[in-house]
Amino acid sequence: MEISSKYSPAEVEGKWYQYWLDNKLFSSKPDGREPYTVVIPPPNVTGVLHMGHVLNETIQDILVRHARMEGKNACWVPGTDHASIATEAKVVNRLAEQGIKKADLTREEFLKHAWAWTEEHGGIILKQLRKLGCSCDWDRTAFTMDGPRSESVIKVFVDLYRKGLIYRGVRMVNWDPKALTALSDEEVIYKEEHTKLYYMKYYLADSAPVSVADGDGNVVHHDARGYYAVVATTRPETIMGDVAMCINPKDPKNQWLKGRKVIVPVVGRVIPVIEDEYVDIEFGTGCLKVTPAHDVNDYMLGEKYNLEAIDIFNDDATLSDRIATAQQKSLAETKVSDDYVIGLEKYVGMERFACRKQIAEDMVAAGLMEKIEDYDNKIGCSERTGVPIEPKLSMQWFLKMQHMADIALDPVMNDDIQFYPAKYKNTYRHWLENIKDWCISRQLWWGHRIPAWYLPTGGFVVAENEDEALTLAREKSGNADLQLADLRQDEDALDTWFSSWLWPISLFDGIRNPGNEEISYYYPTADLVTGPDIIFFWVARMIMAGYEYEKKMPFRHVYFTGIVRDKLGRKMSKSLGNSPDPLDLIERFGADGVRMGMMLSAPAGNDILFDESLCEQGRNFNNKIWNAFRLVKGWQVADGEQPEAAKLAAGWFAAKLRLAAEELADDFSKYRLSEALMTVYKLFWDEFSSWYLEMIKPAYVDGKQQPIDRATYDITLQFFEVLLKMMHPFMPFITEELWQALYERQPGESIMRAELHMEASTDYDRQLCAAVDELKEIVTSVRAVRSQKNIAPKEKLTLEIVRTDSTKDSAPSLTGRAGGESALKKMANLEAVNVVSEKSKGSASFLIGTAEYAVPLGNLIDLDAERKKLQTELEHLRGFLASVEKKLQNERFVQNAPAAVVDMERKKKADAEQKIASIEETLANM
RNA sequence: GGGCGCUUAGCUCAGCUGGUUCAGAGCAUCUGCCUUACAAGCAGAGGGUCGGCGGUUCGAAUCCGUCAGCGCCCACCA
Repeated sequence: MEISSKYSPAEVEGKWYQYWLDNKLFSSKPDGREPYTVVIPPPNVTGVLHMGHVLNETIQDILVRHARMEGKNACWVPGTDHASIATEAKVVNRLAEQGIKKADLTREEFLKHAWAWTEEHGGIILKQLRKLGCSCDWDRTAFTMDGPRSESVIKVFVDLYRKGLIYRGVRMVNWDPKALTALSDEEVIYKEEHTKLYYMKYYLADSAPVSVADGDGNVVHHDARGYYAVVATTRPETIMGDVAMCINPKDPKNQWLKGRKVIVPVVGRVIPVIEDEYVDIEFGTGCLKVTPAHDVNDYMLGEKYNLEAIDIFNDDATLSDRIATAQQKSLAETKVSDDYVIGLEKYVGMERFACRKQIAEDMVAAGLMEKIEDYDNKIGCSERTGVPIEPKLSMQWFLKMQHMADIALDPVMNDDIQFYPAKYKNTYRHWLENIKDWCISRQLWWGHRIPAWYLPTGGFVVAENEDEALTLAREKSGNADLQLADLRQDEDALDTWFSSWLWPISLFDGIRNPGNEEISYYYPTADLVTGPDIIFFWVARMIMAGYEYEKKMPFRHVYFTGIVRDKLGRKMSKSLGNSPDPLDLIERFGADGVRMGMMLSAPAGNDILFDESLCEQGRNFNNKIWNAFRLVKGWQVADGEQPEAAKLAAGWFAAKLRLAAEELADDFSKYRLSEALMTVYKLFWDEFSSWYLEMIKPAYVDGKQQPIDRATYDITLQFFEVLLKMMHPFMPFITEELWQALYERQPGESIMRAELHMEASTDYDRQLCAAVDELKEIVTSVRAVRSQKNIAPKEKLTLEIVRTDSTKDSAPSLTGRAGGESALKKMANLEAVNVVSEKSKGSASFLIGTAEYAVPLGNLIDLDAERKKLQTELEHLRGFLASVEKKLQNERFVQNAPAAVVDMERKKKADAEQKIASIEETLANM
């Protein structure tokens, strides 16, 4: 049989993925088995696969395949997210390239374009997941804006509205001036920026005298134009919306301002000085300008003191002409010297940052600016468009969150839902305990349209559809003649997350069709795999929806992945160009290699520093498996006795497998997948390939490889099959390829559905493994002797097991076992193993435990070097013995430490003494 | 400004409730090998006073305090 010595994933992967699809091996239907459900975190419908997805989806696939092989009914539901704001932005951009403005289109026309775009680009990412080997039940593929999901969203909106949990109102919201929509608090990210702090002069408007006494703490500013207060701000342009100045009543610096009125520079508006303890005395000068329309805190002050809110911006954050009319109005009311005033007309239509620059310059020129300092500030920016958000008063829809937080907190805190790593419980709790209402309306078209209809006479109704809306509207208005055309549906769409929070329920139609067979069977899902960055956006809200609508957790475990970074620790990004294309990696290393590369360093919660060399390691492992397979399947089989060494090896490896299976199960139960992978990696490479296969490998006689005996061959194939099953969740393709080639298989059979049942390990297994470990140590030591003395591996050596009076009781467990000696001979290439009472002159000796071994070397031995080596070891042992003795002489140790620990120390002492004696004896006889 | 986490071999990380010669793994490095499964390999080897200081204890990588460095999350100081 001619097989290449290199494994070629490309030839294998496509073939088996198609086979899995053809045989419906991913599909799941409710049955009597235990369900194991995973819902995919839906990627953006127009997205393409990046390394973060590779990490996330690989983990899910490992968990799903593992559960499937445990005999569970595994169901992994794929789908995509309509990603309202991101997708709409992409569509707007594309239209712009074609010279089409969104504003020139009707909603219907725009949506047509959006759907066209979605169909064109949608689902690419799902195709890419197949390359990775993801075992999703593709027949279940869903979209957050498909029929069933949309209906579910609307139904939930109506339900929550009727429960009084959804309300509509004017609030200060985060406004994205580029996307032209409101955002939720979670969609705002704060960025550190170097800005300026502007100190502006607010002159007293009245001419009443300023009386301050020396030492009373007042800080008064005065120049040729008169007395003034200084206000520090990062946003001088917002003075156009100033309606008050606020000081802390306890601020000694500003007592003189109490009850006075000041003039807003440039604008010329006369505003009152109000007092509130909110103001930080330490910041700036302790004087705060109050602009209720453009700052959340100012808005609160405005509410409290009943101040007017002057909105100075248009929706795109250019300056509104309202600033000019407001100025004219205030100047008409109060005559203010032209000294302080600049006509605001010149700023109308300016972009906000251009305006800031301009107005600062103008104020400096007009002597209205005290000073300008550098300042580091945190600026809230839109998560999507990146532009600084503008706090803006507007009419929006909100979901009350207190009730939701109440039902979602406990299940996580008491571990009904378990987080891996658990540290995110704190984050979760903190968010829920400080939760604010969720702004769910977006001024977008791409999304679920808010099911509210406005009546011509004012007011609105919320309904699941137009018919219901009309009925309700007629009732509400008392006008039975009202027609649908008289109603106007709300223009806004819902936040994307208002649909994805239903995902684990809506995928099984649990909203529209409560208690149906699927939702009853598959819900709650088992594991959720996602990034901690969406813990609030998605995870927390799914928990809320889960308890609200199913009265149960949506998932039992949440596995938080880290962020994939490059090997320098930088986040992968398009602009840095440090993000490899996953498909390219798959082409070069195979999907199995890439999956392995990803998992080799991906403990839950830790960021992973991705390096291509990890994929290389994965590919090398695949190659190792491939070659082990070539070896085994290349053997001729003959009837005959099983050699003793092979019998020992087989017994040992069977024990090893049982122990490894338990270790694996433990790793999986703790979601320590990279450790599980390392367990099978070492099991296959070290134990199976380097030790087991070498122990059973038939010898060469006269240049011809001898056949292997039937018994060893059969058991080896069985071992191989077990190993393939253990590795399958991590490396689905190569394991399928080899599993199929290992034995005759029936059409449609697959390793995917091959269950792995292992017997429990026994104490005997552990003893056997310990014995073989000792054998391995002897072999390694002999090889080390070869290496040090430059003796070729082919040259046969003799091993002496030294049994002096002092060591005769510590017989190595190995020699008592059948096959031990022949295995030893084979692995270390020995011609004889002799038990001697005194080792040969001129031999290299070593200790394993307290047993002494020697390899006679005749004149090859360098006695000086040997003596030196032993001397060093002796010194080390004496030092060790001294420390143990010191410990044992410490009465407090002997009294306080547990007996087992003290006994252990005594054994250490005895062993050390014996070793020392043995080395001293060797040295004496040299 | 709060809260959380991290610091162990050149790199990435394990080390659970303090005590098995506990200082580990993988990769990388070094040495020798193209030994008929595999040079994408085989065999062997070296490498860390567990971030600093102090404390608790018979005993500390592990517990406590503190300092330094790094990272993340939250927050209405303009």
